[in-house]
Amino acid sequence: MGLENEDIKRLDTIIDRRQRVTAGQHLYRVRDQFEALYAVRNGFFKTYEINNDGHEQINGFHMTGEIMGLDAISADNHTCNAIALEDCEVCIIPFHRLEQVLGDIPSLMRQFHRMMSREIAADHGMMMLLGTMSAEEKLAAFLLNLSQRLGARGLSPSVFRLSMSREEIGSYLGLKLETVSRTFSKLQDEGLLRVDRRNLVISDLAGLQRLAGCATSAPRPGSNRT
Amino acid sequence: MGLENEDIKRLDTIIDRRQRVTAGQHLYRVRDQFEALYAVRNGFFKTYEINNDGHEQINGFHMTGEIMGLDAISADNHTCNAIALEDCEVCIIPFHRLEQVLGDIPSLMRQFHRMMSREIAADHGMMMLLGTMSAEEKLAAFLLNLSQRLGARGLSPSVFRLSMSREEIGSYLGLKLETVSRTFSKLQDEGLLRVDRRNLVISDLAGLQRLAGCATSAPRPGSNRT
DNA sequence: GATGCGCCTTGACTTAGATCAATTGTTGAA
DNA sequence: TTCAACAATTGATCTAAGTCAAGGCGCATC
Repeated sequence: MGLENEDIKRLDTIIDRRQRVTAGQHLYRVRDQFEALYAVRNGFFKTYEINNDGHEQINGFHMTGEIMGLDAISADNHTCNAIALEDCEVCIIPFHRLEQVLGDIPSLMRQFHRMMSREIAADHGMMMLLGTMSAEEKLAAFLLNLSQRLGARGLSPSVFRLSMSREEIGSYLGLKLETVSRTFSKLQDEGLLRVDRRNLVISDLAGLQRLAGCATSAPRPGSNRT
Repeated sequence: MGLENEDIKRLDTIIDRRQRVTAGQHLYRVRDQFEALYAVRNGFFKTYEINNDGHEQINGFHMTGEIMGLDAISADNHTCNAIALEDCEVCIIPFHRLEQVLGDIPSLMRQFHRMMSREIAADHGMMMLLGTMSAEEKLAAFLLNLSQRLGARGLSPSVFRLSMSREEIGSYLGLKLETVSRTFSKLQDEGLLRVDRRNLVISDLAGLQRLAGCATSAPRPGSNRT
């Protein structure tokens, strides 16, 4: 990440605790006091909100190496719920201590700001997806995003298991579970992928990318003209 | 903002320049080198992206006191376009200098992190809006958000002029301009507001809030149960 | 190895919002 | 004062996705 060894040691000193979270268990809930950020060490989380109609909106899925809780800094309490979709382990990063350290290590501060900014840019990409894409485009973009993130972690980008239900995918993409299911079938008929329950094989990556309308493989922003 | 006088002076030293932007002019564009954040001093901006289908998605509208450019920190160049909807003036905040100062003034660093976090939380609220709300709910939430932000600046929260076209509102809310127009008419028929071209009068704030499904008046997160 | 329960798929039908098209009102330039 | 350009409204139709409903499949439990 562009940090010196000494800095990394310094950073390690504040990450003193880890926590196991078993599948189905909440890591935090809306209105919980904000005290720490959480770095996923392994496993898979979703974060979601419930609006007053009772509608659930999933804000994101979080895998190894990703940080959760950034949205809670402003209000001093959590604005969404985080629940483990598998057995997980997280690093607890007490936020006030992190801020102290950031003041002493400019390169770390810079990294931290980049991370928050990346989250904002990714959310804008998600707004684009929700606001302008068809069901087929949404699902293609979603799968490509998963694929790319898994690939970046040294896992297969083309054969993997979905950790979430059709309903959860739908909640994330602004679709109903039946539509997600139908769209999976459609993409399969078109020969872009194979799906059996939660086991997925991407057989035509380029085709999916064309569908998602992106050279970049994901609901992340970028690569646009003026 | 909870800063000491000395700190404010220090902050002022890095905000050395201002810039006028006339209506219709871009402040920055996608792919421009990221060098500074911009604080709106007065006027009204929109930021938007164009996806590969040519669809425009407006990410946000920005009024006095709000910061633009936070999404650009991560990639070192801008990921969206910012254009003035009226004649505007902005403060230029060179980012590398800001980071230097943040390291010396913990309270300012804290403020900055809160601001980024608030943006993330607001984007999550927007994702909720785009993913789960009907046209009527979306428009009500949008108008309440504007109303609340204007009110916070000492302007009338119930009588104001829209700076953006129906098409721009639609782009922001994931609707077509005709739908926006029809929905305005509907809300007017229901007696919740009066609208004549871009002049708006909110006549039943509570009714709008009920419609938007929020005690809080905005596409901002919060106030949800587990 | 039967039973029950989630999760998923698929079909038939409905609907909110998109699309296409015509019309009006407003502004500003010739 | 007329004309062009543009923004907004409204109507008529179309369609993607939602809703409702009926199975099917895999998995855990007894």
